[in-house]
Order: sequence, then C-alpha cells, then structure tokens
Amino acid sequence: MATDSQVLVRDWKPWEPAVVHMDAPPRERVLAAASALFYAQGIRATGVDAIIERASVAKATFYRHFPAKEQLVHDWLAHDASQWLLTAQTQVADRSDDPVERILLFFDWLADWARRDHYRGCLFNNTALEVAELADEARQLVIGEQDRVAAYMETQCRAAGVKDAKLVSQQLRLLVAGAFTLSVARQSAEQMNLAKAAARRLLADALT
Amino acid sequence: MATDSQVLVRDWKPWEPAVVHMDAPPRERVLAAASALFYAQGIRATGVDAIIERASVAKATFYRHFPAKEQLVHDWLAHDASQWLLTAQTQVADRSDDPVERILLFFDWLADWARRDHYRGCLFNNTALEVAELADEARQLVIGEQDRVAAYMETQCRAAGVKDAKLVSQQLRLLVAGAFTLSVARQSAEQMNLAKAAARRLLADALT
DNA sequence: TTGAGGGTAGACAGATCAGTCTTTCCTGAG
DNA sequence: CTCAGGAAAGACTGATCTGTCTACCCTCAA
Repeated sequence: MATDSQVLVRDWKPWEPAVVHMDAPPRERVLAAASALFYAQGIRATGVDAIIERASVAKATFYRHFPAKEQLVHDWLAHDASQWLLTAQTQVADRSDDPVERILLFFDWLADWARRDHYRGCLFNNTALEVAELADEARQLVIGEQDRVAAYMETQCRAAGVKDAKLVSQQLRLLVAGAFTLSVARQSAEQMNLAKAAARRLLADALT
Repeated sequence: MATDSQVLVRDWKPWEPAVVHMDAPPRERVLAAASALFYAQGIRATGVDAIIERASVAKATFYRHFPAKEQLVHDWLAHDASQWLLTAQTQVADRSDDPVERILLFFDWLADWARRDHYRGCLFNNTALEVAELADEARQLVIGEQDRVAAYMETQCRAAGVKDAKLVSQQLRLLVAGAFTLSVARQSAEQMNLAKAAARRLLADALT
C-alpha cells in the first residue's frame, strides 16, 4: 500500500481534478467530487447537491458519512493535505539531486501548474481566505500545510549547507505563497519565475 | 476637496471599518456598509439584505444605484482601490525620507495591521481568490491594485539607486502578497517581519 | 428465510438569497 | 401650491441552500 500510494503520488497532478471512480466506496466518491468542486469554484459556491450529483451518491448517504458540510470541508483538507506537495517533491527529486537546484525546480513545477487553465492557486490558503469563520481545526490544517512547505524548504536548505536554514526557508515559503496568490488573478506563470529569481538571490546570499 | 481627502487618507486605517455616516447620501452609505461586510465576511457570505440593513437603506434604493450585486462588488473595488495603500504610503513617508527605510517601514505598517483582531489580509486578492467566476473588469481592478504596490516599490527602489528596480520591486511585491496570505490563517504579524527581513536582503543585494 | 444495514431516489421543510414591486413619505424645483 | 422624483418600508417571487425524512432496493450474515 505504501508503494501503491507512491505510484499514485508520482502521477497525480493538481491540474487534473481527481477522477471519480464509480466503483469506489461512496465516501471516497464524495471526497473526490468535493475536491474538484471546492477547488474549482470555492466552498460557499459549491452546494451539497452539486457534490452528490457528481459523486453519484444519494443525499442520505452523504449525510451518513458527513454530518454536515463543514465536516466534509475538514475531511477534504485532511484528505488532500500535501497531495500536491508530495507530487511536487517527488517529481523534483526525480530531476535533480542538488538541494539548491531542487528548490529552483520547485518553482518551475509551480510555474507548470500556474500555466494550466482554471488555475486557482493553493486550495489551503484559498479556504482560509474565503471562509472567515473557518473552524479552528480546519485552520490548523491550513497552517500545517503552510508549515510543510517551509519544512521541505528547510530540508533542502540544510542539505545545501545554508546558514540560518530556518529563516531562509520561511522566506522561501513567503515567495511561494505570494506567487500562488498573485498568479490567480493574473493567470500566468510570470510570478512563479519572479519568485524563482528571488529565491536564487536569497539562497546565493545565504550560501556565501 | 483634494486637501480634505488627503486628511482622510492620512487618518484612515484598514482595521477601522469605514463608519457609515447616516447623513451621507445612500449610495455612499451602501458602499461603506459593503466595504465593511465584504472584507470581514467575504462576498458570497454577505447578503444584500445585510448590506442594506447596515446602510439603513431601502432595497429599492439599493437597486436604483446598483443594478446587481455584481455591480456593487465592482464599484467597491474601484472605490476602495488603494485606500489602504495611500494611507500606508502617507504614514510611511511621514516617518522617513530614506527610500530603503520607507520600504522596511512599509512592512512594519503591514505588521501593525496584521496584529489587529479580525485581520483578513488584502481585500483585492481575497476577492480574486474567493470568486472564481469574477468578471473581467473586476479582475483588472485586482491586477491594477497589485501593480500599484509594485509601482510604489519601484519608485522607492529607483530613488535608492537600486539596479534592476523593476525586477526587485516585483519581488518585493511577492513578499507583500505572501505575507498577506500567510498571515490570515496564522493571525499574527510574524510573516510580516519575515518578509521585512527578506526585503532587506534583496535590497542590500541590489545596492552593491 | 429473515432481518439489519447501507445504498438509491427523491420529496420535503425551513432558511436565505437576489431581485421586483407597491405604497407611502418627503423634499425641492417650477 | 404642485408635482416629479428620490427614498423608506416591506411584501413578494422564485431560486437555491442545508439538512431531514420516507420508501424502496440489495446484500450478506445468522
């Protein structure tokens, strides 16, 4: 199962909305449908009716697995957590062993994503920005995702021998988040390349 | 009138939701009410009924001035455009004449903002991230606002003698956007200070 | 065979939403 | 004074939303 999920992670891309396999159990069909709709339209804009229709699930079944829509949002965040990040890490690691180069390739990977149609940025940050009254547990999942990005950067920084790896990795995360945000309205990969250039400067600085 | 608006700008702070003056004309009351509610709750979460109640305006009056809610969103973005940015620029300019120091003070100003209760980040980016089907004109207003931040940074960079002022200012904007985004879920000013440190590094680099 | 449990299909309730319309009031121009 | 028009108050429509409930089907285990 560990290897299976590895294979899946290697192939999964965030711009290909999760396919809803009709033979999968209802709960997973709901999560897959919600994942696609929440990301594409936002949470408030996605009705339960649309989810159950896409999942081919009866309403009673939906509410048997998720006592309320809020629970689905929570489980979705927990379920999709780091899917994109694991994919990015895996694909970047396939292309280079050098930690600095991996960080730069990470921004290239984001640029590939941002170039796609219907690019909508980071689903975690979007959720925190959209839902003002987000439950504390869900907010912690968002923060956890942000921290996972920083942790990845920190791992690479340490491998590269960066001094102040903690500080630099948090600054790299700022660039990632900023590029995520700006790219949505602009619908281009330009900001990812700018972030990459800024990351290169910060890394060069921290390596001398 | 120019001086009046100057005075207003100097005093206005984004964490103090626009007061709805009951003697103001209905259209302005609606815009002030919408400004507070849209920012605090998001656009989809704010109903027309809530807006007209806060604005003390009749429903027919609302629809006389705004043929649809979408028009109100557009006029709100156009109306509030750069209010916070003008305020920040003015208050930063009051504290220092040095362009580099102004950029750093700009991040301090953002940190003051982020420390407030109910901090919700940048209303322009939030709108673009929340409303997936945002009208093109409104999307242009968001992009225009993003560009105004970069333009401010570029002005300061040029005054400081930064080489590649255009590039550096866009990277500074990335830090601003990233700090805006990350700060919402985390509800702290930490990211603003990290962005400030990163900005200091990028500027030091570009000045040697 | 029987019965429990999970599934489907869809009606239904109650709330809320955007937007229309009617009625009444008030003010300011002629 | 008159009357046109902006505004207030609120009923109303039709759509949509979350969540409940009923009725029926199927499967699997006792």
